[in-house]
Amino acid sequence: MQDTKNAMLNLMAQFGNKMKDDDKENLQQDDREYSIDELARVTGITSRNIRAYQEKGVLPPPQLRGRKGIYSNAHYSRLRLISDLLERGYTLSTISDLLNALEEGMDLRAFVGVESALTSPWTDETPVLMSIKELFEMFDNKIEEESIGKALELDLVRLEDDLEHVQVQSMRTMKAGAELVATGIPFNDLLDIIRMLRGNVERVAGELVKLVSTHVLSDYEGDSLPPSEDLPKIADLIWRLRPLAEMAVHAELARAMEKAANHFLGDRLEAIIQHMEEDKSS
DNA sequence: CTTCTAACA
DNA sequence: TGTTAGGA
Repeated sequence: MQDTKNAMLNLMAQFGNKMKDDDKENLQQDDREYSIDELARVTGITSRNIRAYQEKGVLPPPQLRGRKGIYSNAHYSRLRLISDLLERGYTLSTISDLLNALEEGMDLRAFVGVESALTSPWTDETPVLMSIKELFEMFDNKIEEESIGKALELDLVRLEDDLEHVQVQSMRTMKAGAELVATGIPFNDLLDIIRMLRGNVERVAGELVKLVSTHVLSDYEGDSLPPSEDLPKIADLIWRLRPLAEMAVHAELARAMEKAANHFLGDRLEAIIQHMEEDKSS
């Protein structure tokens, strides 16, 4: 537990330093003004595209001086973010969604939504459509009535309009569940476990987001509120952080499982030994 | 000479 | 996205 936590903090610090370097560059040109041509030159983006981004709404319009557009380093850093995301395969409309979600406040749900909407290299899991009858058969008809509502609440399955079919959000999870049910574990109990798990994972995710935010913000002296122009940076950090979080959760879960298993087996052994001794004395 | 818009490829 | 035309 402690190791992983420290590893996370280290990585977090690395990201923090990287941000500092970026900011140093920016500080040199803190309140610098750019013409569209200068901006195009330093970002490597053609002026044509800079204007195109404005029309698409991903880049704020410049301050107008006469008929001239005056760009700031806020534009500069946003352009860098845009081209960065573009290179990673995001479409302009995805970027637009992400940016808009950010302006409305840093809500984790917004990230998840945008994330799974278009860039789904994350979850190779495509929802599978199956009839309710098939679902029941999959679990050998061992699904309790009350469990259905619970599964819907947990968004494990979504009911189709025809009321005959469901979308299984994660076939993998469902199959794993079916195997456990086949060994005699009540489906309803599994749902309870998933519910508990989800609550904790969301708590951890929230903490991670908070951690990143405070690290980034601490570079900006005042521990007040997020500078809105830096929200894209924060978002990008969180975005990069996700695989790390997944690995950490993975590792922690493995450890916890092993520990629990050992405890369980240990108890069993104790009991068995006691029985043997009782048998001996009797 | 730079910047902007619109339109077409 | 690149290019061009025409105007401020």
